[in-house]
Amino acid sequence: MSSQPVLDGVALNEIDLDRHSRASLTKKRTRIQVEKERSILDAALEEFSTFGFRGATIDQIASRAGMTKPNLLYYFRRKQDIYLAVLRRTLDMWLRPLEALEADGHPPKEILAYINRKLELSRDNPTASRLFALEILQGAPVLGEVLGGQLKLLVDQKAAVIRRWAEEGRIAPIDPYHLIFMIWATTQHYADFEVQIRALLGAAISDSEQFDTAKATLSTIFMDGVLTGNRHG
Amino acid sequence: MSSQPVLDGVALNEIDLDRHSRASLTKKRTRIQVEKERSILDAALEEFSTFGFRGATIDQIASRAGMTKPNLLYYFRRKQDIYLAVLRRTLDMWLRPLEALEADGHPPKEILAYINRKLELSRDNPTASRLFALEILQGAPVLGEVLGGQLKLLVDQKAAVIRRWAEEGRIAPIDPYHLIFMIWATTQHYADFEVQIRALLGAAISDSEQFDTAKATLSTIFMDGVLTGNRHG
DNA sequence: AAGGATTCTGACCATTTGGTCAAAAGAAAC
DNA sequence: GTTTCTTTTGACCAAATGGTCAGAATCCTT
Repeated sequence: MSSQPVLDGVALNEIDLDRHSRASLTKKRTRIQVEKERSILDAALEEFSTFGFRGATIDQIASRAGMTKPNLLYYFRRKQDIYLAVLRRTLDMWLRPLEALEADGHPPKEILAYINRKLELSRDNPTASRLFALEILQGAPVLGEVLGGQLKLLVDQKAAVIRRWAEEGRIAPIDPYHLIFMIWATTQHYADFEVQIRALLGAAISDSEQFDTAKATLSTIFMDGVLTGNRHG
Repeated sequence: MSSQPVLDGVALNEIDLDRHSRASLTKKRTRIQVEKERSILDAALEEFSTFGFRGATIDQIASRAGMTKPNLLYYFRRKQDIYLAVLRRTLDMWLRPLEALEADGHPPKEILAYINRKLELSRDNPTASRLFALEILQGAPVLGEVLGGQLKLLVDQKAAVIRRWAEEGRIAPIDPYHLIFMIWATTQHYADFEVQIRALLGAAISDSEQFDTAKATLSTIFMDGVLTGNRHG
């Protein structure tokens, strides 16, 4: 495999400590600072999610945010800082659906609800999904520590819940981790491979008709599979 | 969305016509040409699948292939040419599993066999999977025409087969396109998000134990879903 | 062994890109 | 309105990168 890192492995928590901008930090953030940082991060999300860390350029991000490169670099000293800030801003949103999986709910309903939350996220924030996809695809140079830390903790916990459901016979006896992978894969696919889906379907997941069909298909397969039979009726 | 193309939209078929190398083309290809081109494309697959088109550098590809940059450029004049050649070399392999789906087979068995072929491909050629994933994620600047052409033809045809199965009641009544998407998503996930899977599982899909568990989970879900019940037994 | 074709290389060039800086322009406080 | 702090900009730099080229080295045929 490749050894050359795209970006030095910097933990997400380190950002706060680092003074990553030239804008004053001692006092409270200015109105202008808040506005500009937001529009920079919006622009950066678009660029990074399309071209990846290396492929995106500061010039393009600045241009998309309607400012000049040195002006942007007044708010974020280095390209890495922008990338880290974007990832950080998006991470919580990304983990929330799994966090909401309730151990004491009705197992099939909980799983279905989780699938739907993820599918909605793919529809409403496809760029965020692509940002993470690109980061992971390229070996997670930045998120690497998060994967083995924060994410693993959460997934281990929820996998234990699902495993118990299976042991109690409330769902089929399947591996909880691979079930979670399947849910991630199928839902995020609609965001990450949007171009392909649009080419084959003539419409993306943002189209409400396609969204409904996707939702129905996922429900059927995850609940009943493709086999015919009258299990419940 | 973004308008800036990573690479000019060049159809895959155009490559053959273009003289894309300085090496002689009039006569038959030399032993050295065959060998070097192969090792260049091997190296290029690694680099492109890790860093994407923009992120990969000719220097790195050359270095990985054990030659100097000008030497590499003797075989492929431009970076694009290498990228196109790699995509082309990998495309057929990628489409074959779906092509092998037989209309007159036993529907559930055909679907299962297709899933297994795709899963094996993810295990045996993860870099190829990542190459396509990166290309699609970035808007398919090169494969764009293939998606709406060759791939769409194939998928439309196989979707029709699956639709008939559903209409005849031989599988559950589900949308064939979304079923195909689910199969792509779940199987390719193991290649594309290998880093994440390794972080959470401590092992990749190349690990035979994980492969078996993945295969079993996919089989169960795609056939029966998560609901418990004694449909066939 | 000779000679022509093929392959390989170092030196080089132009462009892109991340990043700096001094100073101008603009807000905000008084 | 003046002063002080914040924001913006053009000019600039160094490194990385795609690509060229003339000539040297190597291979292959006879």
